[in-house]
Amino acid sequence: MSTRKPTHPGAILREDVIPELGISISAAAEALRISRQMLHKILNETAPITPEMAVRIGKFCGNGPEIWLRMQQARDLWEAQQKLADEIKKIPTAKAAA
Amino acid sequence: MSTRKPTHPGAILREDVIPELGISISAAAEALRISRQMLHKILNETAPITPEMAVRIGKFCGNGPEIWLRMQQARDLWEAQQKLADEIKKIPTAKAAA
DNA sequence: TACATGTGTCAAGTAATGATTTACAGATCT
DNA sequence: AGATCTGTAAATCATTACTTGACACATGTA
Repeated sequence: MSTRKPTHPGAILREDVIPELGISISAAAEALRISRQMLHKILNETAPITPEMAVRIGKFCGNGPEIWLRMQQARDLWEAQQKLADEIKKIPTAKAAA
Repeated sequence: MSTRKPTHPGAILREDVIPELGISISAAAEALRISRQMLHKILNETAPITPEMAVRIGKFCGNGPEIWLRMQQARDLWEAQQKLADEIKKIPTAKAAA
């Protein structure tokens, strides 16, 4: 849990997918049917992969949405755990009555 | 992909966890440190399990946040796929240049 | 040179979401 | 009667996920 922040899916797109395809950001955004600025933020790791984005990217990359969504979820969870680090101490663990 | 909508995590809480613990909704909400209404919506499947909620519930149930988040993610993905069913047809699958 | 294309970035606006508090009516238990 | 729990609804607030429009800068190319 105190490991480093999980990799942002945008990093994979930026470092692997886009270069491999030899495609411009503008063209990729057009293919994904999202705004160029939005894709830019994803590549920049300042926007998350929403379920809808995962569906788009999964189709475009041909490997399905799950992997993209899972990476994002790992991030979101990591961040939530950091944010709630204090709060969580106040939450008891329930015990079954019987 | 055309299976039925994945089970909402709230259903597990409503049908298994809470009954097993023999605890009131109000008491559970208090333990989770969220409003009674919010928990009600979760049990009612009208509110999603956010990453932060998953952390709370995971602590309370003692089994960690992942399972709760994964169930929610399956739902979100299913819904996204339904919503984008038409849109996705317009997105090409990229082919590597080399 | 001039023009097109791509990139980085910012700002404004929109729509939805996650959550809170307050409130009220009905059920049940003591 | 009083206390607690429950189901709902409304008002509010902050944040998020997008969009479009705009501007500056670079680079390639006719």
